[in-house]
Amino acid sequence: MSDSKIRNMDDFASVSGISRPTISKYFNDADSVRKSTRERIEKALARYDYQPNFYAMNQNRRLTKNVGIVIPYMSDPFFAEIARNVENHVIAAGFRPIVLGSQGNPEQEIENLNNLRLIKPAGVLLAPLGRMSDSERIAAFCADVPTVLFDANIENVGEAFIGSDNEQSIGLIVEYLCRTGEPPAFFEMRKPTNPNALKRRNAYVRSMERSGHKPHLIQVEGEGWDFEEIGFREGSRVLADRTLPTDTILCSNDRLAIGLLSAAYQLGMPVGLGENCTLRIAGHDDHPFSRYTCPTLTTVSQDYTSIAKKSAETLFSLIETEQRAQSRETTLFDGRLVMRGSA
Amino acid sequence: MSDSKIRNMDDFASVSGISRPTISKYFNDADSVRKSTRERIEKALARYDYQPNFYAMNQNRRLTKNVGIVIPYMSDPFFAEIARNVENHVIAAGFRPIVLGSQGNPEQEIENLNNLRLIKPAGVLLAPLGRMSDSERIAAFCADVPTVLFDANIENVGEAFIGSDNEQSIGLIVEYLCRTGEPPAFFEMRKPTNPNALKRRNAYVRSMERSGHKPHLIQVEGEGWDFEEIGFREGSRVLADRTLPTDTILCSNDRLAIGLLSAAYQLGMPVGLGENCTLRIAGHDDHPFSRYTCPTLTTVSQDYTSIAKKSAETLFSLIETEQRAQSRETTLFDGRLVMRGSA
DNA sequence: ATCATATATTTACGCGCGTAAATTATTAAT
DNA sequence: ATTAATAATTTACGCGCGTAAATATATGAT
Repeated sequence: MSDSKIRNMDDFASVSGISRPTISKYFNDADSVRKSTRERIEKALARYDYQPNFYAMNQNRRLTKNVGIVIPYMSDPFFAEIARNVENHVIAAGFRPIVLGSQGNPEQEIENLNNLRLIKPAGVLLAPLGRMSDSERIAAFCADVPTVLFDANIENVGEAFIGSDNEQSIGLIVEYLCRTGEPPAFFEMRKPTNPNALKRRNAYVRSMERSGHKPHLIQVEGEGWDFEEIGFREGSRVLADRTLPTDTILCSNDRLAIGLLSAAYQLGMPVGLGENCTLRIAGHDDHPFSRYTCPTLTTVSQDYTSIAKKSAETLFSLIETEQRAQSRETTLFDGRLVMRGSA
Repeated sequence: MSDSKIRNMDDFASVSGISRPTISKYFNDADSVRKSTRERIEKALARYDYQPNFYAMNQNRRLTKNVGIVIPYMSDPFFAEIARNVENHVIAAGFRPIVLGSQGNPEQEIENLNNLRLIKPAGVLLAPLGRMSDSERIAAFCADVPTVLFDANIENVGEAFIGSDNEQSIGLIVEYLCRTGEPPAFFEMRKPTNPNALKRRNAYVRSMERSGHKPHLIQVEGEGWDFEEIGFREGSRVLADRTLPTDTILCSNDRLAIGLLSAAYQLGMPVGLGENCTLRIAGHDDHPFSRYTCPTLTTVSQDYTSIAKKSAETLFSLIETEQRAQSRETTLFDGRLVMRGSA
């Protein structure tokens, strides 16, 4: 076990007795070298745990196996979950995923794309910040790198968009709420920071009108990504006012709902379907946490799995055909009602 | 505005009329060039938005301004928060932070360190997975790169350790609980995955014995990082059994407590300090979410700020002196009791 | 054994940048 | 104006790897 430090591919070529270009070829595609050669390389690999320098690799390469995945917020469990899903597809297809979070910051989002450029990705899966995004620079990026948008759309940017059908999913829960009790008011931020908020607002309004009810928007103040805090603070105020025309509140997303549930609890307003309950609260997204709220949160889950799968597959076919999409396709998946305790 | 694409430093040197080595020097330290030169460069920079290739930069460099930050789990809000704190200090000191999460996976943790190696970091701030960590390979890394451990200790690895005094913080809350009601049982995973769990268990036992009470450990099954789910599932079982010798439960961390609170709620067992409450539940860490549980979670907060600051400063002084620490220092900060509604 | 074919090696250059040494230009002080 | 100090430029090489072309070797079929 002569473990003299292997510092680069040249060193490894020496100890394995094979030329560097062949080693390079092996790492690019293990099956592109003769079987006997491959075995010799792998035997050497087992003794000296050499690994090519990832960044040097990408420096002078035509095609790479790198796929960038960019999400709006790393520590939001909703995005973390969908990113994990996408990542698995990318790995399964033999690509190397690089996941980056934009921390709610449009500049960070552009910086992420610029950083991805440096490793010459074969393609990128981008869940943009949405309205806040610097769509011009994102479009410029998409012109150079095959990019598929998911979760949030930016019109005419990227080769395709895959997301949820907010019209359907909001319609679903509005219909459910109307059918089982009073029609819901819609709780949201006046100037929402998260991507699909405006779509959901409009979907709510239309859905209410369709079933002959008057929409009621509760638009609260607040900025940034601390949605629970906003839901709690503004929710406390709204609930304490007791000026709501309904006992049912549909929140634009689960994180607002979580804050609102906490507010209701502290005001001693029992939430749920029980006899003594004075309030029903519903959310949207099936946030990982919504299983543990008190009461558990009735919500509508996005079809993570399908969105992740379709996004990845769309990108792969773009990469394989090595050409841009003729037309920009939009795919929307249906949400699924998740009935729990809160409504 | 002749925006012919600037592809590299050579191109930028041409359009700015300054030699490439000088440009390189400028990017390395803007004050190292003459003021008039600097202004010419910055004028050109404003017109052509060139930015040096980060990875090529680090390829043949002696010293870099990169500082790696590695945390056990990216999407755990607790770690996300402390990482954000550390990151700010790193930026303020003029370094460039690179944050990586190990996703609870020891191999990923090693891979993160290996990836950091490639960008030749000036130093690394590492919050290790703890017991699960491949401490041998981490030690090997620390031998090459100045590394400061925080949050979780690995004996004799790294130049220093900065964390919380679990003995103190657990003692604090045990004392509080004992003083204000029945002495607590300790709710934890039999084989804990998170770093400080064993320290906390021992601290609990000692603290109970010190105040003359018999410790009672509730050690539940479960693996992985889905603590809320474990807290809920096992908590439901434990609470339904009604075999607890006490009405007070101290959880090893807030995430377990969140699951347990949910279990109690669903079993109709009111938690808190009210007359009709049959249970008190407390946690540890002051998880960002513990403000929104029902009832809000009484816990003990770690001194994020101080830990982040001291960790960063320790690393900076190591980097500046360009030498290893004579002795491995350990700094522990006190926790602070956060009294809320649950206990 | 002979030959065509597949595979490996050699050689040489490129990626985008850091860095060192020698040279030249600029600045500030005399 | 002269000089010494400072800063910029030129030149040249290196980092760790990809890649292409020419050459050499191994393989398998005849």
